[in-house]
Amino acid sequence: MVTRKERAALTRAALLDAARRVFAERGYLGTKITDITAAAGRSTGTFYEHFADKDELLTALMADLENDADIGIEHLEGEHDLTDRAHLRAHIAVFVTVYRKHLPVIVARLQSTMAADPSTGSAWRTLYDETGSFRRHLEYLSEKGHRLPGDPALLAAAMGAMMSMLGYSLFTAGDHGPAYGDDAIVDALTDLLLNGLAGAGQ
Amino acid sequence: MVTRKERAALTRAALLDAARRVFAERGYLGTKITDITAAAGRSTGTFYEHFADKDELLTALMADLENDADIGIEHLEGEHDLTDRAHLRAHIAVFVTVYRKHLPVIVARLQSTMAADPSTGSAWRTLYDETGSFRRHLEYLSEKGHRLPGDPALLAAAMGAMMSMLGYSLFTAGDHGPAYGDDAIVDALTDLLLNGLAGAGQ
DNA sequence: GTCTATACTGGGATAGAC
DNA sequence: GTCTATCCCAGTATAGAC
Repeated sequence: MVTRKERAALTRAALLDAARRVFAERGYLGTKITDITAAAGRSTGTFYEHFADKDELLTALMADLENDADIGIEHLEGEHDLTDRAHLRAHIAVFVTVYRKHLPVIVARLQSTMAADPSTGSAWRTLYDETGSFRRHLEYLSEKGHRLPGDPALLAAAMGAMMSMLGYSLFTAGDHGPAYGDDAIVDALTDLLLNGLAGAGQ
Repeated sequence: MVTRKERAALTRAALLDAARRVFAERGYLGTKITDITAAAGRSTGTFYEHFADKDELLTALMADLENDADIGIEHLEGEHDLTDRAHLRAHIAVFVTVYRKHLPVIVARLQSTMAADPSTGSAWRTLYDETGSFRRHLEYLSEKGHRLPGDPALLAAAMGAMMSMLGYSLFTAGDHGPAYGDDAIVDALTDLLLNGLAGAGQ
């Protein structure tokens, strides 16, 4: 016995899943509502029974992702030291793992953010919000007396910007780009941020 | 005496200039052809006499920018050392200067790139192309025996990604974001990349 | 709740007069 | 070359039957 409510939940899930698949192919901006419903085997009108618009669907997808990301960095919080290689590497590894797993959603999200009116400053807002973990760690270091190369919020944003944009470029490149393994990427970013260019030769 | 040709050139210039102004306000994606023509004091049809579409106009604007950028890094080419603080800083400074000066065009360009179909890998292509200078310097270091934290192309892309995305976020934030001076930004990025987090305390 | 059919809108692009 | 007027399409969103 399948209730009305259960069928609705099923349809909703089908739409969300279809959206991920279609976003992976065509991205967020290139995807029409009808693309999603077609991929889900549902009709156009049904979409609006579950979401007000494409943006609301994206928000729903983001919820899953944020949950995963929170779980990933949960045990990394606390008074750890970001200048410790293993700890910095773990942070970056979480980022890469989540990026890989939720690629369609992250791609969609970044496209959506970049498509927004620049003068609202939404890009900064998003970047700031998404780099809270880095920022807190850097602030902690700063308070402890460690002399950082700049303001914690600025550095955290710079690190986040690097990872977001590089991840987007690299992971959407597919056959059109280079084939680095995840470990190579994580190691390179870790050592670049930890020791920089000058320190790496030693 | 103003010839037909001169008037046409004037109109073209007016359209380009108007586009910069409107892009600064609403961005590339949020700007309609009619916004540009209205700002230029011309009529809709006239636009198509000079450009096939919005994208072609953007390409024309990019030409100016690339010229400026080339001039900026011209004297930085050659067998210099990117692990030398002054040299790395000069590179980053050029980037910030060009970003500031051509902000509307860079914003437009990044929006346009991000709006493209992700599966074509155009983001990687663009990033790769725009980081040629970094890449060549790193390859030179690598050949000289300096042990880098990763593949030159990957590191160059990472640095470019950081600067592009951070620049976009920071410079479009306006009142909605923090107010770092250009020097603070350049110094922070320089030291972050040169010494990293661990080396900065020394 | 889901379908089909259709109305509506924004915006790109063109035709033809001047 | 530039203008005005208009066409046209893609894509969103709704109305009403089932």
